[in-house]
Amino acid sequence: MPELPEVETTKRGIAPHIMQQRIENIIVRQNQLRWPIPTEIKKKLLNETITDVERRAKYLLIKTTKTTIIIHLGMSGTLRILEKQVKTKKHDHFDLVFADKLLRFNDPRRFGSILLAKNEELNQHPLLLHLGLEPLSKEFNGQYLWHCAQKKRVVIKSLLMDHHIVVGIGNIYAAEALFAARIYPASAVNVLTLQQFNLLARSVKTILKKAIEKGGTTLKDFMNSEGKPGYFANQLKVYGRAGLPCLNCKAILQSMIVNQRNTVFCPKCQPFIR
DNA sequence: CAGAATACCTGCGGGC
DNA sequence: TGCCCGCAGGTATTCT
Repeated sequence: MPELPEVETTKRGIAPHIMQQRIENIIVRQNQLRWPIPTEIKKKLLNETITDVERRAKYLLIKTTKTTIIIHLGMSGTLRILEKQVKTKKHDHFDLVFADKLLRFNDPRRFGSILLAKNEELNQHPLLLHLGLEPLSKEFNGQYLWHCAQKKRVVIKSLLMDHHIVVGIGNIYAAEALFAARIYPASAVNVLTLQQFNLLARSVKTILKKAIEKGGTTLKDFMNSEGKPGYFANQLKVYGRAGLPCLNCKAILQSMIVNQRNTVFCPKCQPFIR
């Protein structure tokens, strides 16, 4: 589910409800997520006040005076703001309880994670330390991508999804950005021109921004903090449309496996070049 | 060492 | 109806 726009949507949804709120209780129903929820979480966070809510890559960073909660939604995680009396459902693994609301983490596949870091050590946290650029930052541009490509012998879709290089782009937005930039997903990075990298970087930014405006993409189960879907799915031009006509040229969209993942593209708009 | 494959989970749709 | 298979938006870890 969640790529950068979905995590950003979640962040914007929860922040106003939890900022400056004191944590009155913490409930862990299932601590076997991708990594176990730290056993000391209650000791570290009880009665602390939320001072900040940030996003880095696909990680949500919920800060208190001393400790930051690092949350990753994995493939199927959602965070919702709920009234305290709302009954739990299957896969509701974790609650942060405030004065009159609670923040509830639900994650059927349990690929998500909830971890802690001391504020002063946050930047050194192993999960955050080696992350690449934020795609919406000024530093992320065609020149940067081109520069990264010179050291690599991979295909362009892998480069886009490599979070050591640029963060937040998953299978959906990689496919969409490559279509927008008219680049064949399995192109070796060394055959692409600087001009193509420029267009690709611009496409990434445009698509992510639009997706954030629409509240993210809901294919199956993404929900924002109010339990509502995002509306970018109906703007997807290639993802999930294999066998249907290209919205640009009417050629039949094809799919192939790149990096173990299904990848849809237009054979005419994104021609194979070698 | 870079790049590719694997593993971690549950749920769902399709085929039989 | 029900069982089995394959696949799903992520990414650290293990393999080659």
